[in-house]
Amino acid sequence: MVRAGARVTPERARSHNRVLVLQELYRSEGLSRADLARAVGLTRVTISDLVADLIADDLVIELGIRADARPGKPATLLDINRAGFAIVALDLSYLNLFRGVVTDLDGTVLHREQLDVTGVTGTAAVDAVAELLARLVARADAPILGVGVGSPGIVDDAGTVLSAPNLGWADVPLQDTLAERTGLPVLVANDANAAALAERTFGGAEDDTLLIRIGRGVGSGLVIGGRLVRGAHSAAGEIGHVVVGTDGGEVCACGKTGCLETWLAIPRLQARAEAASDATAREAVLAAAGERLGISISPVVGALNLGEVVLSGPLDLLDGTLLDSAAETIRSRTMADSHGGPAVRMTTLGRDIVVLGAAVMVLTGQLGVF
Amino acid sequence: MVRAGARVTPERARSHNRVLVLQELYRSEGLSRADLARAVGLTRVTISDLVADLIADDLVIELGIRADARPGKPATLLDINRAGFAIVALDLSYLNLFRGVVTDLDGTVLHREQLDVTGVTGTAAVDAVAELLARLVARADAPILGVGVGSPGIVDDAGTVLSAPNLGWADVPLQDTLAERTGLPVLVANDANAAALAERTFGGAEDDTLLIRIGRGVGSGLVIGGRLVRGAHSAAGEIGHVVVGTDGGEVCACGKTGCLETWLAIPRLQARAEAASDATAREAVLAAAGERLGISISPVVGALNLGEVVLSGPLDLLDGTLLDSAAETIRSRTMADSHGGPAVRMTTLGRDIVVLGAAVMVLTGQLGVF
DNA sequence: TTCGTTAGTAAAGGTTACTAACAATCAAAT
DNA sequence: ATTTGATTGTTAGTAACCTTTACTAACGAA
Repeated sequence: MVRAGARVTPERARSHNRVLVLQELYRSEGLSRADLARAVGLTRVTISDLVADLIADDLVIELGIRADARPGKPATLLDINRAGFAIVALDLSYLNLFRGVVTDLDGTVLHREQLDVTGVTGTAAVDAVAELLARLVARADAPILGVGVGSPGIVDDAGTVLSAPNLGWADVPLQDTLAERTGLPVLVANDANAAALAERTFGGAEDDTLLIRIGRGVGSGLVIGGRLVRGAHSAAGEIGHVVVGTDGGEVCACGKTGCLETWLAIPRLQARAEAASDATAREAVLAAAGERLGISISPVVGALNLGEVVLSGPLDLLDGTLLDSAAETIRSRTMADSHGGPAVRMTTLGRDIVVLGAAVMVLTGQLGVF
Repeated sequence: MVRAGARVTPERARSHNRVLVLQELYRSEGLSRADLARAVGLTRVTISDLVADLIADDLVIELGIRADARPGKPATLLDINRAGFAIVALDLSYLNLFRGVVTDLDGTVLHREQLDVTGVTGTAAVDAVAELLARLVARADAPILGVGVGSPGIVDDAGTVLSAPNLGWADVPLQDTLAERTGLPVLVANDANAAALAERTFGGAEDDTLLIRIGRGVGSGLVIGGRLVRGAHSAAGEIGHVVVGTDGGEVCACGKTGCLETWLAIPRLQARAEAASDATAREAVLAAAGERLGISISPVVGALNLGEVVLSGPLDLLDGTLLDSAAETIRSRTMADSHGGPAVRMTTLGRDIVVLGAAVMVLTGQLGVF
């Protein structure tokens, strides 16, 4: 009920305007001070002053004189110092594997590292994260802006993993631990939530988007009005154990019957697909899974009037029949309004979606960009 | 994709801080300037200055000297001038009836008016709204802060009713029309969305709440992180025509089979309840309806990790069996996590919920309060 | 009475963004 | 070739805002 109503001191106003300048520079490269003034709405004088600050902080660089022939004094083009800082991003959601990357400010992957963590859980798993992180930090060849981590399980605002059964974690203050060990700013969030951020930022998703991650389990991340939804108890997106339909289904590990995971989790889905006698039967398996997904998602699409639903997971199983079936099911079960329902598609970001999302978390948290 | 990144000029900073002061005063009556300084985080000097402005605008009044015996100079208590302004709020969602009220800034209803609109549609219905509004304006005995309207149908950000079949409206710019005719600030939103705002503000709802309105149709309003969700096409909350379950159901006016409305809309529900042979059969009807509601809502509860689900509609049908059945269904179909799922309850605001929500819209839009 | 505390105000100072004015630079018209 | 007009970026001065510092008023407690 308490609203974060922060007072605005002149200093805060300044930093807010600084962020606006960074925002503009981030998304459209090659702007002059005058361009920024027009885009942001501040005067050229003020923009010059802000840009001087940003250049002093090495966050912005001058690219040189604009080439095109226009009347008037030629503009000095600016850009964010995209190569001047590095971001370290980790993805802890793989089976028996931690993956991590170093990116520049554009999310371009510069280095990759991974660490086998078969059988590693609890504090040993935390140590493994720290080790992978240390390796990546060592490989970064620019000052590190921050560290982003996409973790399975339920993660609260403070980056504490409240629950991640596969890693044997409960109330693990991962963000604080890593920040303390590295001395760097660290941000930890749920992997599917991070993926949703990546899709919005790098995948061209709309401002009201649901991203569904299908792997060992089924999770999702939700961006509403351009902002990530965290939920009343930090558990937004946990749709894997919502029961689908009214006609039974398989028994789930959680004890219920007909959970979304029993229909869609990759191990089960793969097993059913492989058990199919022929191609037609295989298609039927996938279509049924897509239909279940559509049934489960339809109320969410309706209630939130989502513009886009994006799937992330193995293409060989998800793309095609399953995706089409899900899209068709959503269309047929929600208001087929003038817009023809939400776009339903696969992510274009592939396996890097979580690390990219973790990078976005750093960009947002440290620079205010996006 | 475009973020509303408004630059912060000193003037804007000032008005933001003004709003913070109003916020504090609004929710905890009987604060001194020094109290405000502590609460808001600005210095006593600045607060005094802001308060002087607000007093000059007649928005804040001095109540007198604080009574309690403490060392030091006694405090001068302040309050929002709650009786100094009136809000006019309309509810267009009744069958054949427009209702409206005049409230003070606390949402206390001072006057009521209503207008029979049986058979009135299209521009005549707009005229009827204007007439009801004029009557209420005439009865207000304080300057009118603004006008809020809760309308059925799909309403966009600009207060244009994109579609309201029962009133024969399509693309009706109700907000602009009323603003032009009255010269007052007018805000129009969907009735269920307004109701959700009322529940959050006056009903003590959490920051992640779903409000479901069951009447002629079924609609909902969604508050996420304390903010109303509008949706990609302004149609958030339209859950009435989402198909429930996988086992058929009645045919709906929309052409689909098994829509939530076919299970829950009051006319149908009442008919089924009255057709019940005895009390047990009646209970079964209500329990089945509640179960359908729960089935439909469960994915939304899971995806958003909602803290609270609130029902608004006729108590005789909804409260009791139906409500309990819905709550139990949600519990059994979602992650029964440590929190035991969301609270499921009836609204405490009764029939005024929509007008109160419309009043909240004015408070928010004009004063920035809430 | 004296001391310490709290509320509110006054004056001065620093930060911020704005307006006005100007130099630099170039295209296009004359 | 020169003038005109447009555009960029900077300098100088101003207004608005919040803060720090210092003050008075008012009160309880020792």
